[in-house]
Amino acid sequence: MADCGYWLFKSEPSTFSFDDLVGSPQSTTSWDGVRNYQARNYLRDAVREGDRVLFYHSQGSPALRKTREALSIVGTAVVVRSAHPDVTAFNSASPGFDPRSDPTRPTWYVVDVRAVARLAEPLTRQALAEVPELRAMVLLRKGSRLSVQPVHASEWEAVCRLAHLDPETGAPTR
DNA sequence: GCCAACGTTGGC
DNA sequence: GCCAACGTTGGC
Repeated sequence: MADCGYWLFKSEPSTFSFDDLVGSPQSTTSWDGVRNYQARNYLRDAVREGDRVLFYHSQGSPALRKTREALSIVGTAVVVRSAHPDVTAFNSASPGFDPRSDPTRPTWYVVDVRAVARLAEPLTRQALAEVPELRAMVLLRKGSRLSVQPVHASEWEAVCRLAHLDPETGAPTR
């Protein structure tokens, strides 16, 4: 097993979808806009280059109801750069602008992630909830709003098994 | 430091 | 659309 950490990153597909990640230069983006301190702490202090990421599509707005991939893990990614300041917090034109974040002492951080693979079929929240090994997943906790969540190695392995992914890389095995 | 009010998230 | 859960704000 690879010596790395595992995470789940949550995003509303209307804001930033797995397709958006795949379509980014080098299939890579800075995971910006996190404005929650617990999620920030994970990004800044715990997420490391080489860590594996499950990409989850949440459903904030009713317009997404019918979206096939809403409420599902839709892909995997890998962290290619550890924490550095979230510059969108310094930009008054950005929706993530936070006047209290001082460039000399930033409040908010990003990590860079690169898409690894799209799942052959989205793994729905409903399907995940039926798997005994995933009972303790942060994602499935009632009221959990964390957009950056730690994933246990055993949970990562269970998801890889369900989605026919190589647990070493998160890429498809077939 | 307490806590009520408020805003947001996100599943249903 | 509804609303429970959660985080933040601000008066005291």
